[in-house]
Amino acid sequence: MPEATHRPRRLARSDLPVDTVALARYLIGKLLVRKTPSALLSGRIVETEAYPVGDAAGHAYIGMTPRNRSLFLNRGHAYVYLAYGASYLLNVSSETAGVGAGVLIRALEPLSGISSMQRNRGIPTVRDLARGPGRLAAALAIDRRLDGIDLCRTGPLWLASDGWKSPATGLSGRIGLSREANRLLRFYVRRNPFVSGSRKLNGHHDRAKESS
DNA sequence: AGTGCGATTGACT
DNA sequence: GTCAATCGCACTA
Repeated sequence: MPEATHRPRRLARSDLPVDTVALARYLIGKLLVRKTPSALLSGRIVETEAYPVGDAAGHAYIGMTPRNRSLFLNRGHAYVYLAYGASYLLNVSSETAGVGAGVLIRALEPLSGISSMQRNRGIPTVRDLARGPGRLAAALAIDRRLDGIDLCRTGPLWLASDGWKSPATGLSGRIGLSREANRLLRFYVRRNPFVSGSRKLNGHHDRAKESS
């Protein structure tokens, strides 16, 4: 049974790999911490997707625009946008300044501030609080006001580590895309109930891929 | 100024 | 499994 090996420590930018796919893999098992005036919320990242340079499915593919400019910040900054007019999605910028790419944070295992997450989501079920990128943002009260913030600073939102290691990290195609959907750029903690997506995508069968 | 389209979710068959 | 809601944004003119 994997466990945390130390108290949560904020990640420094130098801790983050300078490569989008490597960062997506690296963020599995790390912590996302949200501080609001009234609460401290946190969860373990159990699912990510990489949107690397040159990926036609990535928002940075068309070049810098008012919406996606945060993807072009140095690695470790937040890119938050509204999807389908209803859900905010959180990405971590993943390359050097001026290069557009990111990692989508798709699911969290809630660790602290659970009652606040339940209130933010309007549901009691802990498993569903942050299982999916839009639900995750709602649970942590993340919206466009957090777009562009530095996740390697103490502020309203940051990344941390408590030394926990994923016992088995799966690799699959990305969810919800029409283009480039079969590229293996989605990482997730295998057999973790807080991961989104279908059973087939989540390694509950013999042919699931294991990330290196 | 008008058009088309999602890196989703929740409700439903 | 299917499907519609919903709206900011990029694009065309």
